[in-house]
Amino acid sequence: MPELPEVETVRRGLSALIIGKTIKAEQHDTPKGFPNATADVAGFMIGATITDVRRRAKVLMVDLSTEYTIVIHLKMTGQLVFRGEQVFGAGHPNESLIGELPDRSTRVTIEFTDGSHLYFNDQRKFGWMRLMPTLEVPNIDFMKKVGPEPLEADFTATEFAQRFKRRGKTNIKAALLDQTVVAGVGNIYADESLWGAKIHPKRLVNTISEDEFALLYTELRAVMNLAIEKGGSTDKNYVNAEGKRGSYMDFARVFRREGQACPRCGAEIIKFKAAGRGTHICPVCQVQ
DNA sequence: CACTTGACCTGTCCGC
DNA sequence: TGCGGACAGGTCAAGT
Repeated sequence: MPELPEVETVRRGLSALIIGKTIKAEQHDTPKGFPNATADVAGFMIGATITDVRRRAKVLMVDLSTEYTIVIHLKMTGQLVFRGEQVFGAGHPNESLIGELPDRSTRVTIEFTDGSHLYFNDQRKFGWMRLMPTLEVPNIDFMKKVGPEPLEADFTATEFAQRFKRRGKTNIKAALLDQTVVAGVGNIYADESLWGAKIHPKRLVNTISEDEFALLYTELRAVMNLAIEKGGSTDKNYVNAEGKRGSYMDFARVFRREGQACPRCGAEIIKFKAAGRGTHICPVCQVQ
C-alpha cells in the first residue's frame, strides 16, 4: 500500500476524525490482524480516549489516554476507514470507494462511545495492529533501524547522500526501498523520483555522483510533497480515512504508464523488474 | 556482513 | 467461460 504520502494522508484524516473519541468495543477476526489482542485490550484500550495520531515511516501510531498506543502497519492493501452516521452513495462528492462495513476484508473493528466506528480492512492480510505501552514503541526493531524522515525540515541533501554509502554495491532502487536508509519510500515514489532525477534504477549506488544525489533528494521530496497534496496514490486498494481515493496517479510521470510517452522527452515508457519489483522508466532520460 | 530471493495472502487480469 | 500463471503500493526470514 501505502507509502509515506498515503500513510500521512490517513494520519491527517484520522487526526481530524477520531482524536477525543472514546473506545467502547473492539472486535477482530483472527490473531493475524491483531496478534496481541489479549487482556491488554480490556485493560488499556476499552474505555481509553484517543489523544493523538502519529506517523513514523509507513507506520501509524494511535495514542491512547492510558499511555498505550495502537501501532498499525497497512502493508500492501491495508485500509483504515472511519464511519460515522452517514454513508454517501455513488455519485455523491463524498462518495466512499468502500461499501457497507464491516465487509469480508475487515480484520478489526473499533467502536466508539458515540456510535461511530473505525475499520481496519486488509485484503491480503499482510498488515497488522499491535497494542503496546507508548514508551515501548521506539523499542520495536523496526523503529530502531528505520532511517530519517525525508520530509523533515532539518533533513539535508548531504545527509541523504551520506546514508547511501552503506549500500554502495546494490542498485539505487533497492537502496531507496531500504527503509533503514531513508524512511517511507516505496515502489511508486522510488520510480517517480528516479525519473525526476534522470537516474536509471539499476545504477549501482557507488556510481552515483554527489550532484545526482542532490537532485534525487530534491525530486524525492518534491514528489512526496505533491503526493501528500493530492491525497496519495490510489492504484487499486488505497483509500484515505474517509474511504476516498487519492489522485496522485493522475500526475504520475512513469509509474504504471508503460507504453505512454515520457512527459519530458516523448519516448515510450517501459517496464521491467528491478530490486524484485515492477519498475518504470523513460529509456531515453534514464540510461544505465 | 551485504545482498538477493522467497514467503506471507487474496484478488484480478491476461493469454490460451 | 474456464483455467493457469503472473502480478500487486511492504517487510521479514532465509538463502548465497
